[in-house]
Amino acid sequence: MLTKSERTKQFILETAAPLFNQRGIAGVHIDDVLDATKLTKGCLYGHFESKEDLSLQVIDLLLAKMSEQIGIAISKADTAKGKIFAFLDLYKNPLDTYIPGGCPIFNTAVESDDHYPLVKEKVAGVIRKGQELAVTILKQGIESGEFSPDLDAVIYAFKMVAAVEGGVVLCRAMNTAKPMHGLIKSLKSELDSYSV
Amino acid sequence: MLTKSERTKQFILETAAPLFNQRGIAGVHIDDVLDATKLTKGCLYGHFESKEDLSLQVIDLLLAKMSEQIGIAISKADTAKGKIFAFLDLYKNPLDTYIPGGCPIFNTAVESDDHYPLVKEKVAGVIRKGQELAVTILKQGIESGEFSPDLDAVIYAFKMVAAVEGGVVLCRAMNTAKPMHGLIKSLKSELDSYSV
DNA sequence: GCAAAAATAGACTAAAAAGTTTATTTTATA
DNA sequence: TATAAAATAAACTTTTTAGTCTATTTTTGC
Repeated sequence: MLTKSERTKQFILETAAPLFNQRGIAGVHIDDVLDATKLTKGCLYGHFESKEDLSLQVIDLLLAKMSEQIGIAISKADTAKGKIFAFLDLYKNPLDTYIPGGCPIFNTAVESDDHYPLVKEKVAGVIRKGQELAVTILKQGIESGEFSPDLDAVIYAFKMVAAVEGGVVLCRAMNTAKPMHGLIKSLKSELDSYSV
Repeated sequence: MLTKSERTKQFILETAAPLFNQRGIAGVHIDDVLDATKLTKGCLYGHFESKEDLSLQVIDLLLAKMSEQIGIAISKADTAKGKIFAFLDLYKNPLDTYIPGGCPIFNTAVESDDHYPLVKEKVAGVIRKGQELAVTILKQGIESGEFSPDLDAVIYAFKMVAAVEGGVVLCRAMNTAKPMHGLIKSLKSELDSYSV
């Protein structure tokens, strides 16, 4: 069992996570975290050295949670097509995301791009790993005869991730989930066109 | 001709624009703008009421510039397919964007999403207009016989914009433009498959 | 039930960022 | 070229945010 201290630290990270996902590192203030957790400054600074320390650990949590959610979803399917479709279905509700505020990987990528090299490296790693995983799944699908060898795994993997991630942002800006449904259908039927 | 005052104000906006595109509203400080412009506080506050005032006008400029650039690119082509291809080609260099820091429309959409309702409305308008324009071009292409009526203009328009915008962020995070080239090729050949 | 650990209250300090002011100098343009 | 407008310099106030400290209370886990 976790100690009280460990539980509190975890609680702070979990509570701060949606704040950081919604407002970004520069947009979250320590007082926001205190308001959300109903804890005191003394307590928070007992668990984290500084705002930067907190921010980095929150980002780690956000990236880990998102990766985990993707991992769980695709592990439930046992065909390549099933796994890809399960991934795409994760993006069905862009206005009501797993962690409020959209996709943490993408939000972090945008904010860290020019100004937080440390965070940028973290998120680049997660994106690269995701791409590799998608390519592996697609290539296994070709190998096993699920898909035609005409399918370019690298290109489709990138297209699919770019499209759903971009789609989430556009939908959230316009405040409608509808375009996402057409997009997911289109990406699925594109993959289906390579089914043998 | 513009007055000196108008020219200075414009100069501030133009100089601040890439800063805001790279770091976001919360990430830019007045001193950053002063450093970049080499102007003094007294001068800057002679042209803008507050940081918020400056931020809103910078965002307006960023959105206008991007819209203008898209408009110019597609106006140079005279077929529907030419216009769409010209649009896609704008995204060829995700690491070296028209305004440094990636696509201002998208960056603004991500930052404003949960925290700047005023800005969110502005950017939502720009995105909606962009979608409508793309759909109009595609439908005219169908009308004129360039594309098959099987092409779903609404879905393709959204897919294409979502994909290139998402692609820019992914490429910038991973520090490589290569996936973008495959993506653009794929989106073009997808549209080509509807050419009659 | 007790000692150690954790959290509170709240008043601090420190630092960073925003914004103001004024006298002076520079520059634009009628 | 005179003068009105614009920009500077630099010190200043204000506000916001980060971070510290300490005595006290609460909670935990043995």
